[in-house]
Amino acid sequence: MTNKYRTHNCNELRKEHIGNDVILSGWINKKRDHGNLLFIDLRDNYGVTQCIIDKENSNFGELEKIQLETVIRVDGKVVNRSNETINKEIKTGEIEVVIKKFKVLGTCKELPLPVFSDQEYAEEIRLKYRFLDLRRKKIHENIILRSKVISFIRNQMNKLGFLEFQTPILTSSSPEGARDFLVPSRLNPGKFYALPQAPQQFKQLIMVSGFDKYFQIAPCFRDEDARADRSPGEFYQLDLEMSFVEQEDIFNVVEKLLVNTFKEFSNKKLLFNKFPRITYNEAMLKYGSDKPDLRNPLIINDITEIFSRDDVTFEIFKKLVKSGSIVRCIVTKNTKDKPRSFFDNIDKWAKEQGASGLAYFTIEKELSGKGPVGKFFSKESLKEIMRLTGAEVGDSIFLACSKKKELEKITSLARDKIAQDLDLIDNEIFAFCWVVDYPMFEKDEMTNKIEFSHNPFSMPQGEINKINFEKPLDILAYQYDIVCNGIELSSGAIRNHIPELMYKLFSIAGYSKEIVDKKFSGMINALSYGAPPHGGIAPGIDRIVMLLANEKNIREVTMFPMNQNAQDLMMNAPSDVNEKQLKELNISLKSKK
RNA sequence: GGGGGUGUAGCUCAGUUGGUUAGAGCGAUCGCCUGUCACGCGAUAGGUCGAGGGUUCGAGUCCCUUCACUCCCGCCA
Repeated sequence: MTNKYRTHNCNELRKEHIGNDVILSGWINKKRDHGNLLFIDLRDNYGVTQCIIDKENSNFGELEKIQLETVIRVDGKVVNRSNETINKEIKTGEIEVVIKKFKVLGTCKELPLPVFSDQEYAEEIRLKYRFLDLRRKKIHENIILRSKVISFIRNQMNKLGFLEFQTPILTSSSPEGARDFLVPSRLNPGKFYALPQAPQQFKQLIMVSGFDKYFQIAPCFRDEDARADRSPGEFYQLDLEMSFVEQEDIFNVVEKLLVNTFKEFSNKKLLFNKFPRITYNEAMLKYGSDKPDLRNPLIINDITEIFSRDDVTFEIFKKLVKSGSIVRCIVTKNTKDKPRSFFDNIDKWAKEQGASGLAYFTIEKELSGKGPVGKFFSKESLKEIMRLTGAEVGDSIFLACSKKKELEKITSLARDKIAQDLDLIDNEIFAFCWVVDYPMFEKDEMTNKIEFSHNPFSMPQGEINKINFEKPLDILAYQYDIVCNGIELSSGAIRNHIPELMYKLFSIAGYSKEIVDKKFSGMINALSYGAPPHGGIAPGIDRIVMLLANEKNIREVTMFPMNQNAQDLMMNAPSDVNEKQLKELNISLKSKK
């Protein structure tokens, strides 16, 4: 493409263009002023070209004074660079452009943050001047990567026969799940739309409508507090749903899609090409979490039974076990020679996490326990611990004792912490897994109430007429997550498409038929008019790109993110609105600060 | 809502046990320099030390309150 702004982009010129007259446009990335000779690195989206001008040219003085990041057009001639001045760092490094004339296309004030720099800046200033921040190399490349990943995924989905549909952004609030973003309705005073937390019900309705395979790069909105891997406000999912499928069919599609995507966009190795499947219960026991980082080789073991032995004299734990606590441990291989400080630091760290600390001892030759609590264990009991955990002489054992939920939390954190301290995690791999067989219900520890543990629309496992509804906590669901390197990437399920069964499950969680009919009228109604068995999943796009870009923070792969308080510092959102707007919406504010 | 960290020049940071006029690099402005690619050299400007209060002869430094950003917990079917 040639127009009045450019004949080539800033990453295009090579040796074969030497002698050509060219026009380039871009930003002044860097100037090197030798007084009578000036180098200008001209940058655009594609790359950098060195341009040069000397005092002979009447434009020299003017160009010499121009600010960095000014946008200019350069007319010049491509010339050879002598061998010793070739720059191998840039693609255009064998040539340079001798400037004949130039024109300022966009002036630039003094910069609040430098563009040409690898320094890190406070997020506040980066977000306020996001348009400058986005010019910087690393994040510019992240955003381009994001575009390519999305386009690759879309392409794959099309090839697999999925149809892409849009679903409403203004929809209804749902009683389950996260807090909704609400939008007041002008035409229906006092009523509100909600932004969708996910197109969950719509994609099921698409299946009921007979479209068979659907996908969408779907914006999802949840009004929850931010984390490093969770933007406040909005995020994107590859939302997909298929009819006439079993869990296995979904697994096949998504596993292939993710393997292809990760192989296409990263050089890191995949630890498993076939994702291992871990049941929810197994994950909670062995990793203390339903999003285990499988790069970490440490495993948690339950050794509660040891503390009912007479030859174990660890009275504090024994007493707690008697009152219903359990004991779990983490074995570290061959750590007998680690300094005392290694162990004490972990204990100290655990106390900072709010636990009562982590007890530890090392198994010595002759089967004796060394360390603060080692003396409480007899030779026979150590043998039994070794049998239960696979520990060997020279290994150390970290123990914690508590109620189940609390224990899972601290052992999970300890597993990460100890692995980090021992440098056990290989950063150059992706370790995917499926977490399967989620329980349909769980008991709220505070209220003792039975609640849905995940998605109320999931299909319970087993023959429908054989499900024992008397023991709801034993009912498993066709509900599954994909986890990669300890990050939850996707959540999905085979859906319950049978209204009678849905009423039954909702009644267990304390919802009457009337409430279900009211809250989920669209869904329930649709399912009573010939619904196909169906299921789906929704991998998180932002997190996928975050992993591929090797970033720890989701804002590094989001073009215009909000800050932790859900404010857009560049656009000043959220903002006040005027009285007229409020009046139209039938809204009055309680108080104004 | 709770806990941790951070806050000093436009940007990134240093600032000792409380002690004279708060420093450096980058950037800006001015000057010198024809082969740099983080060009080099010299000079100048630029500060309510996040804000408020307190202790003290004296506070960037100690104490209290508060604000902002960030990380974590809660929350996230």
